[in-house]
Amino acid sequence: MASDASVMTALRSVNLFSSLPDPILERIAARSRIEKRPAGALIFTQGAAARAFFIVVEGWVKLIRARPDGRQALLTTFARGETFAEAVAMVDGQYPATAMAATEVTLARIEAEALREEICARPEIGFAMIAATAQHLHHMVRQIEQLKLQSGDERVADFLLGLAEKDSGAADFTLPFDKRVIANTLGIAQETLSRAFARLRAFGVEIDGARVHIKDIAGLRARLERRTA
Amino acid sequence: MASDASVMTALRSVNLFSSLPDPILERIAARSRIEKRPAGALIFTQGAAARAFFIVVEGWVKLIRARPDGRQALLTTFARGETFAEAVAMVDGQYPATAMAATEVTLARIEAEALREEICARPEIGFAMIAATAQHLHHMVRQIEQLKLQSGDERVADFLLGLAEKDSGAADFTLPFDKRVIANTLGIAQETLSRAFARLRAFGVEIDGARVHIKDIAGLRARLERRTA
DNA sequence: AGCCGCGCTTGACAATGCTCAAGGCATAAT
DNA sequence: ATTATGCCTTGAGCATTGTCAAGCGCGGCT
Repeated sequence: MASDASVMTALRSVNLFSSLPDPILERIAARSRIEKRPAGALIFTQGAAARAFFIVVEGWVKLIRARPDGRQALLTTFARGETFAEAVAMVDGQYPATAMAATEVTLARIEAEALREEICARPEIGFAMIAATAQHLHHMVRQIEQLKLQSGDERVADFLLGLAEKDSGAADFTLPFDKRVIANTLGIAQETLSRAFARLRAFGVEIDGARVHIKDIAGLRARLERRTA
Repeated sequence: MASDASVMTALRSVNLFSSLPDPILERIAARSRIEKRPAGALIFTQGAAARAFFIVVEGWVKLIRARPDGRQALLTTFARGETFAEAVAMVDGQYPATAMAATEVTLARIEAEALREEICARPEIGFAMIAATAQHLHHMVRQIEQLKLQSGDERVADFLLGLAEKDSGAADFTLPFDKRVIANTLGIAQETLSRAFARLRAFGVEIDGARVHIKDIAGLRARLERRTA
């Protein structure tokens, strides 16, 4: 397969596999393939049989949960280097949500059956899978906590602080996606997000289009923790 | 250890281990122990080093996530036969939340180190772990979906339907815990829960103390799906 | 240039849910 | 019996958020 080399570099860049020796990676790579999808393409749909999982090589993937009445919630997004659906694929379950390309995206698709064989041969791969899943669980736990006890404004501020990647001082960065998508991620209406941004201006957060400037990260974080204390 | 026999029966009653042959269970049992805790006792606390995971043999366990300001959210509850914290224990991480005995509770405590050795010898145990974790993930996904796009009343109705364990007809059952705890589980104030119960009366749901009577399960469920359709 | 179409903002209003406060109804303690 | 305690309900007012609707600004298209 012509894509073997690119699959290898993809696998190596992933936390999940980074600690594994090359021979094993090669065997996994041989049974995986690189796929490219345009923005908006479905990767898998809620309820479908889970026979493979994926690694984001480039771009962003949205995880969406839909209800019969048409409403939908954005559960998370996955960035370059992250795996998704690994746990459910290993147990041959059904995907509990729909995955969609948020941008044009390059994926490595790994057949569960192939990895299962490798795990039997080398159980440490299994630990790596469990570790990745534990991280996903932790992420969901934090999200539930936020939904249950933070106001919209607080979630927006938290979201921005998470993007800042620094602990203090000032920050400048670009919003990774549409404000509509951000609003869905945070579980609020787009209009509410807009107003939250406006209110945050009073706390040293400037938003101009997709550009964000935070004057004092530590100060903003402190303000968050003081709220209702 | 005198508790070996009871550990064995505990392990056998758990989905996670039910498919494993006795010799393996015995080796796991030998390195586990049964613990009994009074209601309200801490099992582990958020941030502590995760070196073991647990099985609920009898009673209920609450998983709580606390914020520095004192507010806290109830993430889930675990019932007899369920495991918890298995993923994070396997990777020697930190418990992401606090576990507390909701009632008097009997637990099997399993040291991660012991199970890790067993997994290396028998990788299928690892698959069982991944399966359990995938279920927990699925549960969180459903919860996030509900928090993001259902109203309080809808979540209350969903909660009751989940307890009914039937698909149609009428149901009679007892609420498993305090209404205060239920409200926390659903992410609403206790007063809101009380009012939600009152409103549900119009849809054939009677609540008298901890006793619940639903006149028409299928009808209630249909009404839920029709909302905003 | 001029005209969409789209993403975003803003305003007004309604609904939802929270907080504070009071009261009812049990069971436990004195 | 009486009081206290805990759990739950109810009411009133308020804050937050969602919904509907209008309008702005910008890039693409003709």
